[in-house]
Amino acid sequence: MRPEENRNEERKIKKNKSEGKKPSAEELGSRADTSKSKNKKQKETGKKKKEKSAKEQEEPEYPDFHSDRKNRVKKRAREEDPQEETLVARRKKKVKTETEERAEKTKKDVKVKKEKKVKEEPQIAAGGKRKKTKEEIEAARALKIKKKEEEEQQRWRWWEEEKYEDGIKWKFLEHKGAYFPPEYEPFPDHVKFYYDGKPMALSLAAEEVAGFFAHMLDHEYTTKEVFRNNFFTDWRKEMTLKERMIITDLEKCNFNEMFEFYKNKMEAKRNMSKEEKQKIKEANQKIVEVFGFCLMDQHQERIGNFKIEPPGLFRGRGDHPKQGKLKKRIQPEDVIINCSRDSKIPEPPLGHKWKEVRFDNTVTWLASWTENVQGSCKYIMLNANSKLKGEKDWEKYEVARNLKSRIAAIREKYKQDWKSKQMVARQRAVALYFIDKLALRAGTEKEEGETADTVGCCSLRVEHIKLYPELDGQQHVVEFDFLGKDSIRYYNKVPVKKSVFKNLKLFMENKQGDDDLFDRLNTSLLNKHLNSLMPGLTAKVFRTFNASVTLQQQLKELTDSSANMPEKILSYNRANRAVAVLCNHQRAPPKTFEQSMANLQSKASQKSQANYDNRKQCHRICINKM
DNA sequence: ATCCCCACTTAGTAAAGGACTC
DNA sequence: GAGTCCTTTACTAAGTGGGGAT
Repeated sequence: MRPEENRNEERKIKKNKSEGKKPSAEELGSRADTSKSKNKKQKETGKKKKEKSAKEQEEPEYPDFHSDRKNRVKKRAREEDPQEETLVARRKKKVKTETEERAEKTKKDVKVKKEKKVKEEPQIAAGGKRKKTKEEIEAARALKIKKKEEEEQQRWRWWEEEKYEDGIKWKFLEHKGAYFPPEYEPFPDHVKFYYDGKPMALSLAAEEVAGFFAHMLDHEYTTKEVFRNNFFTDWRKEMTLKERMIITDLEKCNFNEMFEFYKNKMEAKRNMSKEEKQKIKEANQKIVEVFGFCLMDQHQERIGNFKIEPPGLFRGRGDHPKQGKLKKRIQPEDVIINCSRDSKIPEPPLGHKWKEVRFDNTVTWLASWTENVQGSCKYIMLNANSKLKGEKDWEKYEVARNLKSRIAAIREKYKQDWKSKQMVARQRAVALYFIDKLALRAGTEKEEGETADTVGCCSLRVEHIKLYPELDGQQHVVEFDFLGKDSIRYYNKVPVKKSVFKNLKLFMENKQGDDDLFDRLNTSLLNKHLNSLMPGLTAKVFRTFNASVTLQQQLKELTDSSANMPEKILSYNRANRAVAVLCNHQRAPPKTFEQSMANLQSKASQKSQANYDNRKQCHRICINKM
């Protein structure tokens, strides 16, 4: 919008205000087709019904951040299918019930008691075979602790050293490059691929890619149409002309023998003798010793991911449009090495060359390559215990700590901005309120069609919220329903301030479901504003801050200093769970979940039956004694 | 102002490891 | 000793945010 248009709008608003009218969305500059570039998705979106005005009702200032979601049944969007019933059951089980927690506690108590008993009775423990195992376990545990302590002692105490000048990440860096996955090993001759019922020999390249698919045959991915289509298209590219002429329909492909071969191989691996397993472990250990460490400024640092990602089929999450595409094998010729000029430059694998060797000490990565599916950069970096990661982490929490002293003023400011005459300020203020109150992510814009359709705060669309003037006895309720990072569903019903509610209505006026809710806002604008309020402040800091506050509050609330260790651990886990709820952290239940739960339930019912029988028996004895 | 690239953090999933139980 | 369960680690996809080019 040009400045004079802006002024005109402001005048209009003023005029309306003096006449007692509320500004319309258009007057404030909210039109669906305005400034913000959009990633519109082709989706059926029903027009949202206009909400009726609601009575004034203020929600508590800053309630605990998760209380209204505590008992919410969360679900992942991909679970919205005919199997809903069983999946709901799975989800319910996911959040542990109080009973389970108690069981957990009892179990832990018993465990601690047992351990105590072993310690108190060394003479008994010394004799039998079983006791010896316990001792061995104890010894192993002690060894582990000792090793950790030693590691801790050897640790680079970088925080006691002077910081480097701005932007300089290291002064000396030497490493061994990257570890490349082993070459493709073809299937033995007896393992065949069948096309249209007939065995068909494949070229090496085509066979390798077929193997990737065969490997995943028991995974849900291979049933998804997008995955199958992408795989098939990319697979055909790897085929010889002749193969391509024959193989034209994925439905006619039979990978079962390949799948069985992999399954048997895994099984055989599982059944290996201890010695064989040990051998493999030692071989892996050697690889880690060579490639897993680097020398940085006179300190040995562990590398987080020294292995080049092996080829395979891309496993994008949610409805990723590129799922199933072939992730190609990375060659040394694709890899850029970064190290010190005066270090021993890593050798590329025999007969190969690096793409480039550079000496850039303003970045933290040791090697990088561009991945073919999304065209994004992949890096080899140090692990989380390293100086570089630790320092960054420290800084992150420092910024969050700084926010603590400014949060009151910042909250005050955005509340004032809810009444701003400028649409952009209003949108910014409401978005910030959500980010602060609900720990939403910023919501950076993404290229349409390149990734799954997920959003964060700034990229919320009209279709992602519903307004209820009144719901379940609460007023001004906003219902959020969208897919966030990793296509994890965010579903929440939140009572908001009346002015937020009114603003949302305004933002939604004259818009379609697939229009941006905050059409005047993007993360760049928001972050610029935040930076002006406090140096280093960005949208993501609020998540760190509120997660930390929640953890601290919950720990204080739940922990009793006189409690024993298992009780304290339980409190800690509960506090962490509160943070997980706030941040909408979710994991899919493990594949074995149904069975495990069934086992537990049968055990529980057996136990309660036994208890009942016991009580009956006692009762009888008591009666007899009377 | 917008786009795009780059560097880096965050977080879910799968595999590995290890303790416990029957 | 096998099976199960739980924890830890490895892997890598998916975000955020800065900065330069257009």
